[in-house]
This record gives sequence, C-alpha cells and structure tokens, in this order.
Amino acid sequence: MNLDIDRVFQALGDPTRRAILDCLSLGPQSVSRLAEPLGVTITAIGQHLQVLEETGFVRTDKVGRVRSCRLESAGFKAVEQWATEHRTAWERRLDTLGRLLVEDTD
Amino acid sequence: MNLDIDRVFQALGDPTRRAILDCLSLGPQSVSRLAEPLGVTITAIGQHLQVLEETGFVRTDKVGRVRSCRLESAGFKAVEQWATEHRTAWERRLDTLGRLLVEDTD
DNA sequence: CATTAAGTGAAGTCGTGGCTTCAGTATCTA
DNA sequence: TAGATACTGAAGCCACGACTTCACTTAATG
Repeated sequence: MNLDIDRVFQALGDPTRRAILDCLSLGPQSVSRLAEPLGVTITAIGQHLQVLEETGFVRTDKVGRVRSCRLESAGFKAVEQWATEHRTAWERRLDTLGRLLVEDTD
Repeated sequence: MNLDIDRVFQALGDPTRRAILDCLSLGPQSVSRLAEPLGVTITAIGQHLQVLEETGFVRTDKVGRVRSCRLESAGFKAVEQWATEHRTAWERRLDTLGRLLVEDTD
C-alpha cells in the first residue's frame, strides 16, 4: 500500500487538516467533536477525514452512528521516509557548497 | 525568519516543484536548464522558483542575465522539525491505543 | 549597433480544493 | 414509536493555483 506522496504533502498543506491531527493527538474523537473547535461544518470535517484516511494519517471506525477517528502512522512515516531519502542529496549538495563558500546556516 | 509551514508543505505537494528540487540535488542550474526536462515554460519555472525561495528550499542568484538556482536547507529543516515535534505525540497516541479499547476518553 | 538569449511581469484560462447547504439515512433515546 | 442525534452524498459556489501567451527588459555576442 504505497501512499501518493503528492497527496501526503497536500494533506499537510491545509491548516484545518493539521488542526484535526493536533486534536487527534490528544486522543480519539468523533466527527462532530472535531468540528466544534474548528469552526467548520461536520460535512467539511468529513471531507477532510477522507483525505487524511487516504493519505494514511487517520484511521476511522464507525460504531453505531458515531465515527471514531484516531491517528495512524503510515502518512507520518511517508513524510519521514521522504525526508531521509532526500537528506543525503541535500547534505551532499550543501557540503559541496560548504567547501566553496562560507558556511552560513541561517 | 520563521517559515510558514502551510506553504512549506504546499510547496512539496506539487510534483513539478519536487522535480525541480531533484534536479537541483544534482547541482546548481539556470532557470532555462530546469525548464528543459520538465516540459513547462520558463515562466512557469520562474513562478515555482519564487515559491521554493519563499519556503526556504531554494536560493537563487542572478549573474548577468542568468539566474543560478541551488538548494537551501531551511525548508527541509522546517519539515524535519515538524516531523520531530509530532513524532512524540503520534507515538504516545499509538502506544496508548495499544493498551486500551477505543472508547470515549473524556 | 543589431541580434539573439535569458529571464520578468501582467493578464487570462482552466481545473481543483475547501467550504456550504440541503436532503437523506441510520441510530439512539424518551 | 416519535423525535433527536450523528453522520453521509450530491450539488454548487468561489477562490486560488498551475499554467500559458505576449510584451518587455536586460545582457551577451557577432
């Protein structure tokens, strides 16, 4: 199950979606509980949750009429994998530059 | 110099922009050299480069009529920082779930 | 100096994304 | 069983983003 890295980053590019993740980092929540503090419709949350599920950040589980949402690690791992894969190229590049220039890291 | 994390992730959410970063990981390039393999206009590349500069992924330097582009680390570091900041919350959550049933935790 | 090359700026097109409303469908509760 | 609760699906609105074209500026080159 290979995640689309485009969609993974796009998912994180939305503040409402990151807010959902922050809420869920405190513990599982229902859809309507997520909607309350975020100032958007339940429908909107539902749509965001679909994106977050498809990108491996959230897993949901409907019990009765309530959908319970919790964090999942796949999306997060995809980000970390991208980071580690690119860190080397980055550092090699910046390394090379470091020999030619003064090393000014901010 | 705090980067907007929204824009950082949005920047990475575009395949053309990630392709630009991949090209630059092989070494500095001019705008037109970047445009060649990517099948878009020089203008489009210019617009992407503006985004990548604002999000700390690229630094450019115009010499004569040629703009030379190379990788920068700030954007990359912002991603890694976000990852490390959230890894703990993620792991704690997934940990806790291991011991509990899914239940209302309020 | 004239011509070509490299890039910029402004404007417009087109598709997508985030959001809403509204009309359902289950499910729980009095 | 009636009514409230928790969502879901479809449709539409609107803004923004990726891209183009075209006109332009600036720089290298014969």
